[in-house]
Amino acid sequence: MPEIAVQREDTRTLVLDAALKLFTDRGYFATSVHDISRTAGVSVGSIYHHFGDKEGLARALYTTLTARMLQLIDEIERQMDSSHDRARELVTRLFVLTETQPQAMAFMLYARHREFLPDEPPVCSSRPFARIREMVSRGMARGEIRQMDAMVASTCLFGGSIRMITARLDGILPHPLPTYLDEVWTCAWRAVAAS
Amino acid sequence: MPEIAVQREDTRTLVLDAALKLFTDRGYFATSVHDISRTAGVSVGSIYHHFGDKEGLARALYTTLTARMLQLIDEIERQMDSSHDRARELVTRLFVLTETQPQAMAFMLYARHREFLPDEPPVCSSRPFARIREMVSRGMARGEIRQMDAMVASTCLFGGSIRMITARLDGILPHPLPTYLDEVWTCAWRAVAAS
DNA sequence: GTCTATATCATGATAGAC
DNA sequence: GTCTATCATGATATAGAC
Repeated sequence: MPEIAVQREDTRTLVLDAALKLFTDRGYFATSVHDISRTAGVSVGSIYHHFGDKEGLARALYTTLTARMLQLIDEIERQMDSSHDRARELVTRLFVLTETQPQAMAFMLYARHREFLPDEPPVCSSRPFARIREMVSRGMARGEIRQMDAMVASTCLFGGSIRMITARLDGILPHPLPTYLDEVWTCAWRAVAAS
Repeated sequence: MPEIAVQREDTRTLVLDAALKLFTDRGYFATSVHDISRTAGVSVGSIYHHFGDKEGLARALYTTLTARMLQLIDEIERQMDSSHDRARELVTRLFVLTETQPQAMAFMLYARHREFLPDEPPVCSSRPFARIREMVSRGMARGEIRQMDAMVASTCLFGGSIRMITARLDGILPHPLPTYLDEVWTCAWRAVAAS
């Protein structure tokens, strides 16, 4: 049963993949539904049938990728115990993800969702980011991280890494992100560590 | 030579102010030239006369704000000596600027210029950011900052502050940025300090 | 230099056959 | 569910009077 449908991939994912590629390459507004239709090899009518309108397509993409990110955080919290190890693992995984799936990362934390998803909250207050702040708060309660405003702590702990990711996505970093992992993490942890 | 034109503000600045406001509020693509015309109280024809096309208007905005940022850095470098003092002063000034001129800050480091200014390099490789990296490199040469990749150092030193600024622009920080200055700066400097 | 009116065109979205 | 053909809207940009 698994290998039977090789002839044609599922229409929805075909469209979502094309949309992700075009939205991140050219931007949401510079991409027409006809462009997506051509790239995906799916008719305009089918796209509207599945997603309602262009914004619905963007929303589907957003929720899909957000869910994937939450899943990643869950996995890390199951595997690691201390805030230190969890945070380091998260940065590691994000760096790898940026290299293997740059469009997904770009859409998650670089796209201006406010402009085309007006009802969606800003990324930083989305659920994955809330989960990350909780992780940091527990670290303060456990004495691993210095006492300070929770928002400040999580921003300072991950700010450098996130900027490295956007720099890489912009093409201004010569080497793959994992190359810089040790140096970046040393800085990040020094910023907030209790000791 | 200088016509005392106090009666009516210069058309160019009238248009640039309106464009900045609308671009940052609604986004570049959601803003039509007619919107700008209405908000500025200047006809569409005049706008095209002065800026050529919509993209030319965005470019004028971009270069104006970039120049202002360079001027700020110059001023700081004249006033302060050590990398520590310069970096701290820069963060201080950026925090204040975010409160007093949020649109200008949003346009500088939050807008996706790539989408509407395809020929412009990404913000992080623009001249202000290059100047900041030089500042950090000198700090390493002087022994104030630990030896590491220059890009990593400047990203980790300013990454947290920049994320705080974008968080504030997104409206998810309850207090004005200067409230958080001491905590943020302590983290930032610990991240890269030599001692 | 500034204005109004208009030309041109691409886009989001729909209709309706299969 | 998928497709082609088409509509309606609103955008950028221009023409030409003042």
